[in-house]
Amino acid sequence: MAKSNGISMSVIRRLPRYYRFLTELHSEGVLKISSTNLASIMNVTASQVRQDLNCFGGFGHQGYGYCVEDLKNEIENILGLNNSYQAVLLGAGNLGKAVARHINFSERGFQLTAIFDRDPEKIGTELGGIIIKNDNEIYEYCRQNKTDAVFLCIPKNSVENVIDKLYELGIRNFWNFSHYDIAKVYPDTVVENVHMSDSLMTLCYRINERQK
Amino acid sequence: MAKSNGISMSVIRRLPRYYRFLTELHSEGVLKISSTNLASIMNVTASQVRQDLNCFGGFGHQGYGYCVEDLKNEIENILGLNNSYQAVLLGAGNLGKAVARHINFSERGFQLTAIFDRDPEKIGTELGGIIIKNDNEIYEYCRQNKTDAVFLCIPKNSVENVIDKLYELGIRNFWNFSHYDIAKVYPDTVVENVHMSDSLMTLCYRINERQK
DNA sequence: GAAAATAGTTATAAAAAGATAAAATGTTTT
DNA sequence: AAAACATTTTATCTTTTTATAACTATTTTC
Repeated sequence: MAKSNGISMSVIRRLPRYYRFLTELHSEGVLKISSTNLASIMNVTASQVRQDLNCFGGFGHQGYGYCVEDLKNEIENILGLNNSYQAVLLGAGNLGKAVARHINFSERGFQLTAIFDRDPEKIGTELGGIIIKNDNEIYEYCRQNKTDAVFLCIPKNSVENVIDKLYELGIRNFWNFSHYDIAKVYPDTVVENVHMSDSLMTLCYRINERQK
Repeated sequence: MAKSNGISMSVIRRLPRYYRFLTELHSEGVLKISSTNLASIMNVTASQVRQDLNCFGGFGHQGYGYCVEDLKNEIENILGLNNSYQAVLLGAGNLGKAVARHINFSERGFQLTAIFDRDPEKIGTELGGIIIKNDNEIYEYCRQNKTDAVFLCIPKNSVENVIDKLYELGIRNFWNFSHYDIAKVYPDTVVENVHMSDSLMTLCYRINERQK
């Protein structure tokens, strides 16, 4: 994957991991940490830690290290987790439920404002404090309510059916759990894919290799 | 990430994607495809397609292209999807349910043989054709039944509580949805992580960048 | 049998990771 | 209080890895 405004995606994809460890350190009351220590916690080289962090500015103090709290806050800012992007969830099956219930949206820069499903049994019921709406209402909802992102927890062919209309409505940011390749059809969108079964196939490959 | 027996992980992580597109082409009755065409479908360069595939052997025919069915089968074999690794699922919450119900294990090289949860309400109920067992039975189960992999759909601290015992029982392959860093504690394990919230944070970052 | 198509292979370029040296800070000793 | 020393970042340089492009050889098609 290319870059996102100068910073390579490899670096960006490591940020959440830094953030997780720093949050942990902070909650443990650790005040400062050197690149070497952080590296050993993260299982990477100290060089990489320093270079990664230096992409965004000199957060460290020579001879001292990095202040855990400051660095955590810096990364929080870089990732923009203090945002409250308005997102709607499409699909309240098991995956949608898992997403709605387990993800701490507010600490990840989002606010879940609505959930849509086509199953009449589900419509009107509550999920994560939100009443599930009929999925055919999603367009009208997005028209009337600022919607920064759509979380797609529906199958590939269902995505195919809704994506054009969502795009027309101006939605450009997607968290996509399906195998539908949004970025290929709409190159000007921001798409984060979560392909669980790809990950499982990779696991399969690696188990084979280990057993050779 | 390093390598898995000579082939770089970057290549391996692309294989499931090749596989998906080839399966689709095959089901559409497409007989042959050139690296150029496959590349445009996959949104990569033709060079990369040829180099990726050549890591594993010359599956193509000069002047002709690749036979879709053959190539699909080759990748199936490389990934080892014809295996039937015995796996158990720990955690039957929404995420565990999503995994149990939505993932086609047999087409991904696995067979789900048992599910464990600690919730008395769930124990004894059925999920994906399997009766959920009490989670304290997992060790005995693994002792008596060949278990190639464990799918961890439980929170970080729960993983912390079970991982040592699973490791002691000889289990080395994990599909890990938690933030517990297994590979750091046990470097000789094979761990595929699915970190949904990391993906969401990356989405947040990219939305920020786009809006600048 | 010649032209076109296309994989395989080698070479180049770009990106990422890692190592090193220089500068800055903090700490200890005298 | 000053000096010496240890720590650690920053900045740069080197190596490795990954991706792309260019070239060569083979096959197909007309």
